[in-house]
Amino acid sequence: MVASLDALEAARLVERLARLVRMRALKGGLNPAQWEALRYLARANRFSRTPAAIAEYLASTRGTVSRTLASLEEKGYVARRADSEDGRSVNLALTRKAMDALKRDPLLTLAEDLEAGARGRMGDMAAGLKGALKAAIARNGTRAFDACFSCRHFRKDAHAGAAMPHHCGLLDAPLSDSDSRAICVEQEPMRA
Amino acid sequence: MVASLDALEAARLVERLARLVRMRALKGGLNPAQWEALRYLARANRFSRTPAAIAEYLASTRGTVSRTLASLEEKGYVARRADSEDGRSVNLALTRKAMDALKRDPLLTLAEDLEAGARGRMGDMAAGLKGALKAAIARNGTRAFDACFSCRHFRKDAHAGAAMPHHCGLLDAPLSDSDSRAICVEQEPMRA
DNA sequence: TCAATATGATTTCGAGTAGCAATCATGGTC
DNA sequence: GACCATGATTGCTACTCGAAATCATATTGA
Repeated sequence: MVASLDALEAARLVERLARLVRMRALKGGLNPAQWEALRYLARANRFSRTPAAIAEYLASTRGTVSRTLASLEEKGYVARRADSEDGRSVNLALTRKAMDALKRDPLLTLAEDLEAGARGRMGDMAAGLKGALKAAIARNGTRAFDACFSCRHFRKDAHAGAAMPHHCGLLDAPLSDSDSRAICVEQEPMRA
Repeated sequence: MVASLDALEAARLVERLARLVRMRALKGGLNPAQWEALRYLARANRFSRTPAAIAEYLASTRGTVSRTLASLEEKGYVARRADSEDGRSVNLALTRKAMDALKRDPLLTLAEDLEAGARGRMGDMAAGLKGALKAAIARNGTRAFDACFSCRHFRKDAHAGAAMPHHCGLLDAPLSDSDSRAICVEQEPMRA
C-alpha cells in the first residue's frame, strides 16, 4: 500500500488537529492522558472500567495508568472501588465533577470544527476515519474497543422483556440496552 | 454551532488515531514533540526554520522548544547556526540522519491507514480535515502555516526566467519554486 | 492441600519534559 | 547612548512516562 499525497496531507492534519486539542486541554488542569481516561470511562461498559482496560485502550502501561488514576482520584474525578468478586481487580466510576468536566471537553470544539469543515459530508468523513482505525488496529493487533452490540458474543434479546434483555456469551452476563451501546474491552467483530 | 453525533465520533477517531501514531513513534527514540519539530523543519521554507516559528507551530513555548532542539542536536538530527543577518536569530537545518528518519516516519503508516479507510474518497477527506483546521485556526487566532504560494504576499513570476522567479512582498525576498511550495510562518491567506 | 504460577494493581526509580520566569545577547528607536 | 523589544537559552519546579520490582489475590496442578 502506498499513500497518496492527499493521504499524507490528511495524516498531517489529523496529527495537527489532535495537537491543538491536546494543547488546549492542558489549560484545564488535566493532561492529555487524564482526559482520555475520563473519556474512556464515560463510554465503557461495566466490564471495562478497570485500570488494565484503560492501559490497553491508551496503548500505555499499567504503571502509568495507575498513576494517572491516582491523580484523577485525588482531584476528585474518579472513584476506585475494589471488585466484590475478584479482590485483585479495581472498578472505576466517574464522579459528578467528571461528568461536568466532560461537558466542556475540548474534544467537543474539535467536533464542531470538523462539522464546519466537512460541509455536509460528515458521514463520509466519520466512516473514512473509522476505516482507518480498523486498518491501524489490524496492523497493530490491538483490541478494537468497539460497541458491545457489534460483538460476536452479543446475544440480542436473549432475555426478551427483562430489564436486561440482551446477553454476553463470553462473560455469560445479562446486558441492558445502555450496556450494549457502550464500548467493551472484550469486543470482537463478527466473523467474516 | 452544534456538533452532530458523526462529528463527535470523528473527533474521537482523530484523537485516537493520533494517539496510536504518537505511541508508536516513541519506540524510535524520539518523542512526539521532537518528531513534530522534524516534520515541521522538513516542510518549512528558509524564513521559517527558527525556534520561535516552531514554538508557534506547535502551540508550545520557546523555552520548551529550545530544549527539544538541544536534544535533537545532541542526537544528531538538526544543526543550529546563528543567522548571518540577525545575531539573535538561530537557523535550523535537518541532517542526513533526520532525512532518513523521516522516511520511516510513523505518520506515513497513518497515511496508509487513511488511504485504506477512505476507499477512494481521500480527496473529500483531506478537504474536510483542512476545513476543520481552518475553523480551529480562526477560533484560536493562531497562524495558519500554510503554503507560501497561497499567501497574500506572494508575487508569482515577479522575476520571470530567473532561478528564483517569485517574490515575497512582505520579506522583500526572491523565492524559488520549492520555496513557494514550502510552508511559511508569515503566510496569510488571500483577502476575501 | 498447598506449592507454583498467573494476573491485576501499585510503587519505586531514573530519565526526561513541560511551563514559567529570569537571563543573556542583539537589534532597533528616540 | 539610554531604553525597550525581540530571539533564544537556562534555572527551577512539578510532573509524566516506562521499566522493573513488589504486593495481593486468584487459579492450577501435583
